[in-house]
Amino acid sequence: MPSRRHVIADDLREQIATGRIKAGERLPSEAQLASHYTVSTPTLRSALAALQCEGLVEKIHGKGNFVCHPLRRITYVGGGHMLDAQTAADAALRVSVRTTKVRARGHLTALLRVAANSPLTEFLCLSHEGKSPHSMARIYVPRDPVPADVPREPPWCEGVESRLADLRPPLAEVRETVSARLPTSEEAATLRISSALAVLAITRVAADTTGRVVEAALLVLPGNRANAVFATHHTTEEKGTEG
Amino acid sequence: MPSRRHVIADDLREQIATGRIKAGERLPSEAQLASHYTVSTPTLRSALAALQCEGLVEKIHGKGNFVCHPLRRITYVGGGHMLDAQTAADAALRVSVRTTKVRARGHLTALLRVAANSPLTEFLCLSHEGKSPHSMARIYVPRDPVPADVPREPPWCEGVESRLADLRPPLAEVRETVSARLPTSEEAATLRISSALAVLAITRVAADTTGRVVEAALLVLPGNRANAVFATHHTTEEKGTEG
DNA sequence: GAGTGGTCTAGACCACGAG
DNA sequence: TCGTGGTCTAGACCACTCA
Repeated sequence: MPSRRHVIADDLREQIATGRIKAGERLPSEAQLASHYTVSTPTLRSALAALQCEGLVEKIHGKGNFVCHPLRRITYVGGGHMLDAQTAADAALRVSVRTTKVRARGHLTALLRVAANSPLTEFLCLSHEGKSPHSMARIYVPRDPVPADVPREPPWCEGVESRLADLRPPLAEVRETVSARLPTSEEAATLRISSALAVLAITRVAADTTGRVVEAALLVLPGNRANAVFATHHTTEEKGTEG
Repeated sequence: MPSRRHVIADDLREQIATGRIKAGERLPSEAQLASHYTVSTPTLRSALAALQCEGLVEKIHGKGNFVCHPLRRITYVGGGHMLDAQTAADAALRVSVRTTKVRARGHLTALLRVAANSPLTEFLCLSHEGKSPHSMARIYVPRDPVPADVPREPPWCEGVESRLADLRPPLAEVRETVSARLPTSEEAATLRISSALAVLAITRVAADTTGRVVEAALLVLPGNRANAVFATHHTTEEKGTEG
C-alpha cells in the first residue's frame, strides 16, 4: 500500500514539520527532487500535490515550490452577533469591498424571499491578512424598500469590524448553512489557494423582527485556516484547541 | 487555457447532467475513453479524477467507473436539540454503533475538560442510507461519575433517531466547531468517498447546567451530500434550497 | 484468464518568471 | 536566455473483479 508518492509526501511533510525546510523556503526543483527520490517527475509531482492540498506547499509557476508559512487559524463565529476575541485581536485585516447593484436571480430570490429581478445591492468583500487573502464574501441586501434603521457603510462584511461595535439592533433570526466543498476556479484564484483545498462555504441569512430578510451572505473560507463556531450560549473563555 | 482534461471533464459532466449517461451506469473503460478523446490514459484519468472529486463518478477497481446516483442532501441541524424534518422523514438510516472503553488523551482531555487518562466511553457510529454510508461519528462520554439522569442507549449518535423524542433535558451549552478538510484515508475508506472529496468535520461539545461536559462528538460528513444548519431561532418551515 | 483500474516511467513540448 | 513548473504521451507492470 505505501505508494511511492505517499512515501515521498510523508518524507517531505516530516522535513517541513521538523523545520529542516523552513517556512518560506524554496524546495529543490522538481527535477532535483525526482532524481533524489529516484522517481519520475509525474510521480514526484503527485506527491507535491498532496502537500499542496494540505496547504503545506505553494507552487509558483516559473519559480518553484515554497513552504507555506504556518497559518494563524481564523475563527468565524456564528449567531451573527459577536466576534471571537482571538480573531478580533489580531484583526490586522484589510477588507476591500466592491459595491454593485444587481438583480435577484436564482438562489438569491429564495434566500432573500424576494421576487425575481428585485433590486439588490451586492457587496463583494475580500479580506486580506498581510499580503495573502484569507476570506471572501458576497453579501446581498435588498435595495427596494430602503430602511433607514439599518446602518450600511462597511456592511456586515464577514463581520470583522462592523460586529465589534454592538450598536446594531439584534436580528430576529440568523440562519447559517454550512457546507464543505472544493473551491470554484474563481474562488481558488481569488483566495490564492489550491483548487484541491477544501473550503468552508457559509450561507448566512439574517431576518429582522418583521421576518424580512435583511441580508444574505455567501462566505467562502479556506478550509486549512478557518473554523466556524456555533454555540447556544456564548462563552468568552475557551480558547480554540488546535487541530 | 482549456486543458485537455478540462475539456474532457466538461464533456463527461454534461453527458451525465443531461442524462445521456444515467445514474448507476458504467462509463466506457478508461482505455476506450482515452482513445475516443485521443488522449493518453493518464490524461483521461486526471479528467475522471475531477468528476470523482465532485462526487459525480465513483471508481471501482477492477470493475470500472460508475455514475453516482444523485444524492439526497443530508442536513445536520446544529444547536443539539432538534432534527430537520426533511432528514427525519427519510431517515431510512441504519446506524451501527460500536462501543469501546478508552482513556482520554490528546485533544479529548481539553474538549471534555477532564484529566488525561480519564475513563471514557467511545461510541463509534456509522450511519448508512441504503447501502452507502453517509456519515460517521466518534462520540466520547465521560465514564467516571456515571450520572443516571442521562439516557444512554442509542446515544446521541449524530442525532438521528434519539433526537426525535424530546425527552432529553435541554443542555446548558452546545458548542459546535465546524471545519472543511479532506478526509483522512481511514475516513475516505469508511465513507466510501474519494480522498479528494471535501468533508465537513463537526466537533460538538455539550455541557450540562453544571458546566460539566456531557459529550464530545466528532462528526464527519461527506461534503457533497451534507449541509449543516445553525439558526438562532428554530424555524419549522423553510425547506432547504438546493445548491 | 480477460478486462478493469492503479501506479509508474522516461521522456517531450509549452508557459511562466527572472536576469 | 535559462530554469522553473504545467501538461501530455505511449507505453509498462501490478492488483483487483468476475466469469
